[in-house]
Amino acid sequence: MNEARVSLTPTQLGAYFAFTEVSSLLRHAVEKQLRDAGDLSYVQFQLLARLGDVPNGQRRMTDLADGVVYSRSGLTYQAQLLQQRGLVTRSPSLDDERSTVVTLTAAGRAVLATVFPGHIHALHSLLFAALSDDDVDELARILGQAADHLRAIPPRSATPRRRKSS
Amino acid sequence: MNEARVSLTPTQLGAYFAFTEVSSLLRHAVEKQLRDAGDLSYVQFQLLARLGDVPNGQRRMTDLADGVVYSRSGLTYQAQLLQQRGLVTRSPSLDDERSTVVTLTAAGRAVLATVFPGHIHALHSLLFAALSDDDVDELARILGQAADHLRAIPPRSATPRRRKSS
DNA sequence: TATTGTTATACTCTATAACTATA
DNA sequence: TATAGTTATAGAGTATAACAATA
Repeated sequence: MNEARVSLTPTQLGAYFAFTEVSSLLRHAVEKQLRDAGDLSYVQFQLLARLGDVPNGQRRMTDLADGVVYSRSGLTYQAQLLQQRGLVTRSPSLDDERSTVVTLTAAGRAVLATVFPGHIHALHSLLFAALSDDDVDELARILGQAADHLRAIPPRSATPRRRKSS
Repeated sequence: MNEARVSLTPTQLGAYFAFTEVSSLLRHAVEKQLRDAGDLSYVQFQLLARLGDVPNGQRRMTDLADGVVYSRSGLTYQAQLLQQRGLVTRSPSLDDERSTVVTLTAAGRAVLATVFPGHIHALHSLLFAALSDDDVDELARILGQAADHLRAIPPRSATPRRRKSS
């Protein structure tokens, strides 16, 4: 807890700058691909992908909002858009009538299937083409650690209680 | 040029997911810090930091737009906001009267100085706390490669010529 | 009372296209 | 004609707060 830590080592700085640069460029490229191939925003793709990831294609709104870092109203907005396009349906949960269950439709799966190959290809050509297999291993390991760490820290996008003192 | 590449190895997938997760969580945290500490958006911080990075604190609009991945009109908008707050000034270039030179003001430097410590601290506690020195070395090396690769590919945010065939 | 989700609203950001001015 | 930048505009996305319904 040394609070004199007000600087970064050159290597840390380098890692940070490289990270932000890769993040930004990759994000832009991927967003363009998703938009072109399936008329999906990145968030919408994430939501569909998350639904496609589970066998029955169903998740509760809150679980979706937790996965994507997102406000609940923002999720409602995006879910509406996806529903209007027929890519998901929404229905009240049987277990808990407060909850809304979002379900991936066949059309939603179709869009995912349309978009995936290009998505994968973009990742190959933009990111993995530059990295050896060992590099990918290392990257997965290191960023996995970082992700675990980050995930453990922050209060999620849940209902904010009363703020402390601020 | 093997076009049968429509899948990723599990490790690649893992690296990708970890990357997006770290990117998203880190970005949110950093944005909140910048907003709280200096009422700056991430883009605004990037612009100020870029100006602070060069001795005279001056850059041309186009150079700024190139650095941040950005449309020129978007940059004009942000530059206006920064100018209204007195953090930068804009004046025509002497060399080339078409160009606008953006200059970091003393107030701009002050805001940077206010924001930096918290920014550094956030990076420490959110990212580097989870990584060994060796990990950071590796991360810098690998992402550096990736950044070089990405930087070499895409046409920047310049005036889009006529597209080729695509 | 706490939780889930929606609605209303206001605001920020971003891009496109048209435009001006200089090289 | 090409480049640098601004303006007008329109649209997407996001968050906050108020609200309704269920646990």
